[in-house]
Amino acid sequence: MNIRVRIAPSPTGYMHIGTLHTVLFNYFFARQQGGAFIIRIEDTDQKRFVDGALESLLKTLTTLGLEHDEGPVLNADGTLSEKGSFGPYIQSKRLDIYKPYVEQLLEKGEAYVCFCTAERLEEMRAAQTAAKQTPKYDRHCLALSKDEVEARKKTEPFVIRMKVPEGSTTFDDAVRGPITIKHSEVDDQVLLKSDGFPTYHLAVVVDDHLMEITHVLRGEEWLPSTPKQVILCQMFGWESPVFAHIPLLLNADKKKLSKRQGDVAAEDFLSKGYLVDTLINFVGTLGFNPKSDEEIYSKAQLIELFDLSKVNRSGAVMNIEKLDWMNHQYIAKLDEQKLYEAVKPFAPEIDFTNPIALRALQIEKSRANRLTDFAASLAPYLGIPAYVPTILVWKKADAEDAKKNLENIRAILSGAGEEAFADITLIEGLIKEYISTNALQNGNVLWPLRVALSGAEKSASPFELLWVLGRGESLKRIENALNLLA
RNA sequence: GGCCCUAUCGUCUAACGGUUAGGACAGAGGCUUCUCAAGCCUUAAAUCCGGGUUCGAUUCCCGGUAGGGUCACCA
Repeated sequence: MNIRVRIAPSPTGYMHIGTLHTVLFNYFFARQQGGAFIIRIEDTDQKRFVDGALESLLKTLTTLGLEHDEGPVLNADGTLSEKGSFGPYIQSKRLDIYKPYVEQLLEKGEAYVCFCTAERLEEMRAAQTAAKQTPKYDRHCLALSKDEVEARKKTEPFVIRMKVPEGSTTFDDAVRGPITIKHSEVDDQVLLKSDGFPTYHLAVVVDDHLMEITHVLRGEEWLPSTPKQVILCQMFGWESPVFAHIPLLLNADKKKLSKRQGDVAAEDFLSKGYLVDTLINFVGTLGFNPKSDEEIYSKAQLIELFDLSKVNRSGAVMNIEKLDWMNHQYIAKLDEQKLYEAVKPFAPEIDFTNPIALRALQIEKSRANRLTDFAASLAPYLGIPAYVPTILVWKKADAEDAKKNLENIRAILSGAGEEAFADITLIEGLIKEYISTNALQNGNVLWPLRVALSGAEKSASPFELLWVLGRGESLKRIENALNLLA
């Protein structure tokens, strides 16, 4: 069987991290099975439509490196087109496709016209709720005669509802096993709205059939409405796709992740300085675990290891500390060029034409959790911060000692060539030699030297600083420290 | 409230019905060390409760409890 999966984001203008979670599972599954990964836009609610949202979604997908096989495409010149032979992939452009299917159900008596106003429905639900019943359409319009329906259709707005039959529906969820729901629990869902647009439930069933979708991987919130779609499939005589309801992403309070509780867009995480690889690794292993003790997985590994039977059933809270830790792992693995490219947009103030900045990047990456950390950690390399001279003094020594050692080191470094600074082990050898010859403790020399070079009590090692700053800048900073001590 | 789903350290998770219930993040302590990171080592921390099936339940079944989801002309 040719596996075909689709994701169906609604155009809200950004990619919710929960959407990314679902996208990832679909993507992994499709790629592993050698199937098609399809993007279909579910924009049947005109009220929800946000201008430019589709472009933004496609851009994010590209940034994340999650290429799709079919669906809308954003061209280099900013225009939109499509690829794939099952289009159009935007539901608002498929309105005419849905109509005949609704007619078909109407003819078979499996759907009916309903003229109930919003007010009446509201009153009905209020009464049902007051009577402690589950709100459900009371089939008020089912009894209408054919003639009356035809007459009123000419003047009144109407919707088409599905007539849910007696009985119950069981479907076999690929992660949760068989699930049965009695039809007495299923509402007579509106299929066609009064504005002529289909509802999600109709559109998704028709499109999944026409686009030959074989597997539907989606969030758990869809579980209760799945019978509606299965029933529709049965009415049309179609086979249901395989459903796999994946666990929800939760807030720290275990509630479904919501916009109110901080940034929840994938784009937000990117702009906070998390790497794409981190995001894919982290979000892709929430509710899914390849069953090993490893924590770090590349996209390629996740594609290889993905297994629906290993998807968890309970919701997962995002642990931001772990995200930071993971991002740190990925940053530390970045080579010189990749690190530079990644950091650059996050540190616009830093002059990377200065080789000191490039070298500092290498040293500071072991301290960074996010790309945004570099703007601050690199700054002291490019301009010595002001500091009070007292911090030049090691806790086990005095100012006199600091001054003497700095003077001696200055002399040694002045005698060393540029090439000594270009090699950390070489420059370290020079300093260490001075320490041992004079029977000093490391702190007597390294502390004041390090503070002189960094201007801070906490920093990288003096050897790393010398390597980063180079001969000229290093000597300048030592000179500056000696002036402060004088 | 009805229905549905779920339940292992604080969090993410592992454990063909037989393990001292494992790993990771965060925490604590230590090593290293001129400081801060990084790294390494050690440590504390969990099977929701009650029944049943079984020689033996984290695991299978039932009940309870708790949490979540969902009950629109939104997806």
